Amino acid sequence: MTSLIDSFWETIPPIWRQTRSQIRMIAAERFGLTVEQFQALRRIRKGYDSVSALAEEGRLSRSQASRAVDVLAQKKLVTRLTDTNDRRRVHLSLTAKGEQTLSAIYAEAEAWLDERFQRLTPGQAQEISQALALLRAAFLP
Amino acid sequence: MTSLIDSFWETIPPIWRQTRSQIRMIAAERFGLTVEQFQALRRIRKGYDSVSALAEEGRLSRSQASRAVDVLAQKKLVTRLTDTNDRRRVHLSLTAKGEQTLSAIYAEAEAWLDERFQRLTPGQAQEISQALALLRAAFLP
DNA sequence: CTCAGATAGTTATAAAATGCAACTGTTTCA
DNA sequence: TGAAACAGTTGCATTTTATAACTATCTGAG
Repeated sequence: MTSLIDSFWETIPPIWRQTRSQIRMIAAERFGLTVEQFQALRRIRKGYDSVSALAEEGRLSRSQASRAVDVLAQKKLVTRLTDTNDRRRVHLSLTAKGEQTLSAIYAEAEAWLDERFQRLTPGQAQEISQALALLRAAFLP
Repeated sequence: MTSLIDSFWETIPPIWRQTRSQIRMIAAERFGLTVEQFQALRRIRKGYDSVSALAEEGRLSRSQASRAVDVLAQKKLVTRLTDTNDRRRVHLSLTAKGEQTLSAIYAEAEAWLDERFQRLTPGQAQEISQALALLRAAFLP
């Protein structure tokens, strides 16, 4: 009998690696972004709207985050807006182009995922979906 | 109704990130290895026994792989053995210390995983295990 | 008030990692 | 034979990264 731990090791790392590599390809080849830039966009959309928040969430130094935002701003994907109440703070947000780019990358990644999931019956998809909910409960307390 | 794709996005990246970060902590703080070195050890044990094989599998340049092996050899975790038939080739293998280190890291990582899985009933664990098998089938054809 | 200390973000610079190309030693095969 | 191919290593220029200093701003105890 295979333990859950073994299943976990055999499954999660390889499928995530495959997915991540796919995202990397899409982001790089079709949109000219590194994965790091893609991650930064994701996080900004998710609500991490300052350089510090970005740094902390992404486990990078503030100087690194500052420069990353710089590149994204140059690419017109992100805007910096100084807070009027606390003029030290800079609020980050996606431009329309940033939103579009992020959505397009997600759409392509999801099309790729969908291809894989086509191989499953609806019942199997349902089973997996439920199992993933259990997994989340175990990991994200 | 939540689609499988949504479940996937909500589950796989965060739990893998958490797990990976845990491995990073264990490898770094308790064994003085970077994740990259840990990955290299894993791959060598898995059978990628030359610098080129290591480079290709790990998606790094050969010079990078060569230098990584150098560090591992200095740490006495890996041995290089020149092939007697083709003296260009260098066969890589783990030393006893390398095996022990790798096993110890795995053991700690699995203890950590086990803690998370304690939150599940045996039935739930079984369900997840089956669902992961389906997922593998969809991704790794 | 006010000024010492804290905070957000940026920039300078020194150290480390990376990729490319050159190089060594070895094998292959025309 | 010897030219080309190959495995691996090393040198070097470029890029990335981390640390710390720096600017600008805010806060709050006295």
